Amino acid sequence: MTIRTRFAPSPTGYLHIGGVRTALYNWLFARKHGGQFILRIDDTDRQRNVEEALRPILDGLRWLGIDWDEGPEVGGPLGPYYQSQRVDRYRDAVERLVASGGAYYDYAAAEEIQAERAEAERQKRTFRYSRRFMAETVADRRRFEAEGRRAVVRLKMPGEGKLIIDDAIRGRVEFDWANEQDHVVQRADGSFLYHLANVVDDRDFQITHVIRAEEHLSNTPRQAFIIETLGYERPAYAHLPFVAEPGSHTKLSKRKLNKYLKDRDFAELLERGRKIAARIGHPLEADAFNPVIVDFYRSVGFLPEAIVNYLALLGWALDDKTEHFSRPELIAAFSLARVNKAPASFDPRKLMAFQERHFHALSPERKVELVVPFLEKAGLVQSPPSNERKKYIENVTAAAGDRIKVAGDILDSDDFFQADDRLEYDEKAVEKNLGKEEALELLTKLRDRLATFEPFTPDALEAMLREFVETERIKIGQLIHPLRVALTGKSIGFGLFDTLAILGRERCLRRIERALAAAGKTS
RNA sequence: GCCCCCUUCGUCUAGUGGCCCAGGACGUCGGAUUCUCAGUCCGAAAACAGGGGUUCGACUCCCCUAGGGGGUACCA
Repeated sequence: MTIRTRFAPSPTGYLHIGGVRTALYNWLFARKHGGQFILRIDDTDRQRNVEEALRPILDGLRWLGIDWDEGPEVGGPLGPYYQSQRVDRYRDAVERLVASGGAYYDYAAAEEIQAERAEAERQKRTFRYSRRFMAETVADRRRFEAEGRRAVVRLKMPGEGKLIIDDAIRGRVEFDWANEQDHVVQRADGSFLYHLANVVDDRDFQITHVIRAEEHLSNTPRQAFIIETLGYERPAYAHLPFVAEPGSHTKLSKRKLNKYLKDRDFAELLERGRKIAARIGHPLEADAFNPVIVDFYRSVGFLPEAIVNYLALLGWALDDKTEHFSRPELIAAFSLARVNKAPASFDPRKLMAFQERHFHALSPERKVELVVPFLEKAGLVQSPPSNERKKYIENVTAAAGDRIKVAGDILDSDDFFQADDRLEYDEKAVEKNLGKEEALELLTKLRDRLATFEPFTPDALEAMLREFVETERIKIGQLIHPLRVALTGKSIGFGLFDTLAILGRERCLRRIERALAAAGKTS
């Protein structure tokens, strides 16, 4: 039998990091076993704007390389893949449920159920519906309806015995049927509830392995009951622990951004993103721009393979040492048996570490490709850049080296892309490094040397500068720092000899000239 | 309340009765390198929730307690 797994997002407009992990594990499991991964849309509640609300989710999954064999946009033989279009199937199932005695029409009003529940609570006993308004015959139905009552359809749970689930992650889990309620499967308005739809769809789509979040573990009995009553075969189950908040075991939620901001690492991550987003005109509204949402990472230049690698290890491990996985390695190594039972908390710092590792391993050409869109959006290079310009970008990127951790970090080196006469100077840096008369004198002397020095390469420039400071009887730092500020406007940046060489003689001279003039004016 | 699940360094984890006075990674702290920053290198601190069993021997098996999480909806 071919293995088939599924992920069933609701069209909320966001792809949650926890959801991604669930999708990823489903995907990995299917790929590992040469099976299929199906995407089904859980839109029972929303009729409007489904496409729009789905867009970020589909885009996010594709960006991460989690592709689906059947589902929206790709179709498939077992469609439709939207629950809102499958109500006939649900109606059918409910009819069969009732016909087989596994479910009944119930005419109790919501308040009447509520009252029974309250009474049970008062008596400190487990609530079970009395079935007082259960209609067993057509005559019953007519009578209740004559009273103006409307029916829901409830499951007629066994009430005794045990259900045993053999969960791929948790092992054997037992439930007492006596603890299970007569859950509603069809509302008074005729619409269907999730558990019913879920079971029917899993069956229709021939899902063999249900891999989902642990919040569904307690719901499994009622689904198992429907499955059994309908005569379906029960799929294998694997209940994944939550992705939890940083430093806690509570489920990660996109709504608690303010709380997470108290976590230093989380705040730093968001800050890094905001800095980049502001430069490229990406909307910053808190809702979508949030490290709990995948879109955040895409928009600031994270690598999908880094996110996937990190998420794969968040709750799963191959052994005691392997951390870095390419996608094929991940597929080969993955197994449900090695998924952890306990919730794993999301660690922004560690995510960053994976990102750095993957990014640094990239070829120079690839880095340029990734970095260019950010320069374009920030208006620092023309779109598309010329080949010559690309070469220049590559030089800057190479010199920046490990300082670029996500593609958007290229904007920290904006000084290399600004026109010489438009370069902005950091006030403090100028004050500190270009405030003294000696510094200006040194720069003046150096400018004259630079004007004719050949060749203008990092090594040659370094030799020249070292010799220069020796004759001036100063430490190299005394020259380098003022020079850096003059050239880049900043006190931090990458290797100074690289900086000189990348900018080239003309631009260096112009920038030094301009800095001297500016410093002279202010002092 | 009832039911279910979970519990190894701050975090992610390895560990399936002796290889563990518990290993790796991120982070932290020290030190080295250096023109700033980033990095790199070296080193250190840091955990089996608690209590009972079982066993010659428990991180590993059983029970209890505590803590955390989930479910208990005409939500998904």
